[in-house]
Amino acid sequence: MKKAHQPHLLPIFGVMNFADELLNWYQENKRDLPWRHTTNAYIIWLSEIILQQTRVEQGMPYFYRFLERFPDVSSFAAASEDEVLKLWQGLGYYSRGRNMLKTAQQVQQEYGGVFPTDYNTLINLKGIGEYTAAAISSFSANEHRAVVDGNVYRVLARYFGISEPVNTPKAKKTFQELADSLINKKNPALHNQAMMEFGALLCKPKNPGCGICPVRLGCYAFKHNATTHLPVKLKTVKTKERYLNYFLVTDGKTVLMNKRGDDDIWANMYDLPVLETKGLISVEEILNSTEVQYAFGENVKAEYVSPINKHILTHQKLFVRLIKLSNYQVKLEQKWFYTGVENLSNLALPKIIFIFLKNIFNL
DNA sequence: GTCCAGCGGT
DNA sequence: ACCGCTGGAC
Repeated sequence: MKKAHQPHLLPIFGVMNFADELLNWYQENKRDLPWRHTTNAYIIWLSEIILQQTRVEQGMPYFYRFLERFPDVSSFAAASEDEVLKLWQGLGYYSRGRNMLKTAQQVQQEYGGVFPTDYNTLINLKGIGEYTAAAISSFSANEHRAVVDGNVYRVLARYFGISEPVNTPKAKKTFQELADSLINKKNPALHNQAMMEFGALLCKPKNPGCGICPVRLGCYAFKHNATTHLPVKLKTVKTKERYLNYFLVTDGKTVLMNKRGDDDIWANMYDLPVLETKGLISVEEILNSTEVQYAFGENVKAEYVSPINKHILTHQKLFVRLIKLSNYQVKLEQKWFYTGVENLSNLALPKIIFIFLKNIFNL
């Protein structure tokens, strides 16, 4: 899709440099994304937080949902955490949603509802780190701050042949400095978009499009056939295994729910009463445990037991099972409450809990 | 099934 | 240095 009015980037003589080539490539190949049509810092912030650790296709519906519900900072600042988490349900990394609310409230109170556009102010807001501050300040105010996200790491590591592991503090500095040295000061917004879009669409992690790459002749990885080895990443930390046994207490009209604390995964979201065990133990042992006997009475029975579901988090592998109870006498704990089945769709539920409840109640 | 991509907070 | 989610690719 050619643009009608393309800037003249191609010098008449000589060769374009790396950054100019990518800029040229971007004009020809960029996706038409809704947040690329605005310099409104609030809308750009919304899109950037949603897109952190998230693919465009997955984030897109959330972007529209949030923008419709919260057309400006003020409306966002007035929301409840429950509502924000509910809107965020299914996106993962829920602290992003909780931090957004804090930031919206801070912007409303301290900046009169005007979303900041300068890096130094942005970097102090909750949920905005170096990448996002650079993105918002360049896209909304054309500050020349180079964005360094996963795409940029990959593009730079390959093109310049940097074999230093990218996930170290030292590398972070190296790549930021290199990215800053490349930035187009006349058009930092376009430059940043180009770097990331190039990484996302052409210089992909697997099967990069080297055959049609505009900068392959200058690319270290292409020259040395090393795209599969760059960038280098240090091995990730091992994950721990957890065994969660969830209890379904329902009469078909109401369900016994649990509100989670803020010191564990899925902070402040809703799930079901749960018994965590050290390993995989039998349902009989679970029902005979002191905790279950105390909470649900001595005659409690398992009416149905689901298969064990594996659910993978960043640093945890969860083995999750749902046990539908009968013959129970509930001793209500502090974080427990009954809710109507029709209200389940108002509660922010972790994916695995949502799947359980969806299958049972046809949500 | 397993692997992997993708930033910020503490 | 360690922690947090999900979906798509293979």
